[in-house]
Amino acid sequence: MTHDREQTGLRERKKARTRQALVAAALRLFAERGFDAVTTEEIAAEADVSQRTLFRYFASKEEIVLSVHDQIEEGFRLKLAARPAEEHPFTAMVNAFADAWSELEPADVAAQLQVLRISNDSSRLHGARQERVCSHQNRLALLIARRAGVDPRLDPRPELLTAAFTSALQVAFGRSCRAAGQDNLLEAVDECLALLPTALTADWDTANTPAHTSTPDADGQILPVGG
Amino acid sequence: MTHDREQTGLRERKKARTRQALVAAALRLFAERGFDAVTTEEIAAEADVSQRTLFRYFASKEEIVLSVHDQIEEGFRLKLAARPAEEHPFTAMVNAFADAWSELEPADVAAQLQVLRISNDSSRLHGARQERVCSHQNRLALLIARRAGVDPRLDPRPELLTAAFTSALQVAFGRSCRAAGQDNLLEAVDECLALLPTALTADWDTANTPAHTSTPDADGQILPVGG
DNA sequence: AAGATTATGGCAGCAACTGACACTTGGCAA
DNA sequence: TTGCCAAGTGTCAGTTGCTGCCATAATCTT
Repeated sequence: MTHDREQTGLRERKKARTRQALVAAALRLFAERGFDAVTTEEIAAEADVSQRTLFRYFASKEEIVLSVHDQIEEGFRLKLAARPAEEHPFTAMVNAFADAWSELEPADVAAQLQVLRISNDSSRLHGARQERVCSHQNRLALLIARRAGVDPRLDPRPELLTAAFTSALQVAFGRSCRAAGQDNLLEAVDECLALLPTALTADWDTANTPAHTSTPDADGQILPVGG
Repeated sequence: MTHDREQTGLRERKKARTRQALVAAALRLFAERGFDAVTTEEIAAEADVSQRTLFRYFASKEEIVLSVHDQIEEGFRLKLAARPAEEHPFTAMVNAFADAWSELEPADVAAQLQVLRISNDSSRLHGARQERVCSHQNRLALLIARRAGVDPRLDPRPELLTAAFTSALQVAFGRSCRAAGQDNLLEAVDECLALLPTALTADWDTANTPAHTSTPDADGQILPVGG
């Protein structure tokens, strides 16, 4: 990712630059006016290419945004595959998530957050993103099944675990976007992943509410999850 | 639902009939040729209305299919609100699901299954459905929060619980559709909902695999969920 | 430098929608 | 019953996402 200048030819460099320009233009315009209020022709004009070229780089308007989202999902799967096999599947996913985000550069982090914000703007885009998350989750399930040595077609638990994990992440993303603060995403994720197992099992409608529920302005981490 | 003939006027009856004809035509055509291969004009022609009229009844092509899906989600929320307050939130949702499906007529059950099958056919439709599921899950979270007496903006557990529950349902739906048999949906749901809590917590990568994992052709219910 | 490969642009066209307008139909009261 | 008003419908034009086709221009190879 650092110096592939001499490896690739001019053609590939140009393509990468065009693609990058399209993504940058799209994200900026979407953030300014919202996903639905920006046409593909405007994005293409902003990146100094024709609309036809835009659709040669991205299969759809949503794809431009989702391509950014794909980066971190792919990184997450790579990190998961690299986690030691002794770890519990859930722990491995929690740590893989932290690994993937920790190696992002600040600009990439900002792009990811912007994608989350933009996704909440349009129901069309949100649906497309959900579908991506779904197929990502399916690939996660295969990784988990292989790691645990079970047949994913007989045992539903890999799918169930990854589905619960992924949806907890979505909850954290949603809450983080809804909150006024901007850089609380990691904390929201930590909190949600820590609460997920107990939310299912414990009798939380009676007494043992989590500590911060009664003290909403606690700013410390609820439970450290990183490795 | 049985005899509202004398309550409503001719105008409303006509509207209901048109709407029903559109849904029936769409489902049939989609099942025959796939969601993407059917145009809205064809659906309109099949229901003897103009394309413009179709879009006065449904906001989008996906909406025609999703309107069927909405019925059961709405029924589910009604049943959940009717469950006794003493039940654990998770148990209440499991029972509400069974309640909602048990009161469906056979034709409605068939329609729901067809919707699931059609949804897997098109990525666009699948994304739209996921988005519906998402907003449904948000409303579920509000119901659960009220039932448990917690503030959903401070306590993420209602969202987490409903997200995990909903995604477990999706897993069950997907597995049921992928399976060769046709009427195993309820069993798949029972199995997934029963396995969900343990999939998160227990060390299932070592020993305690569920009973039917080694005996895939067990046909009994894994765990009764009804009330 | 010439030829092969590949990226790009322009254009026509399809399908999902939408707004505007005219027309028909059902509901309701004089 | 008659007549008026509201509501449903069809037609048409137009926008937008997206694709196939072909000509052109840029890059790579030899």
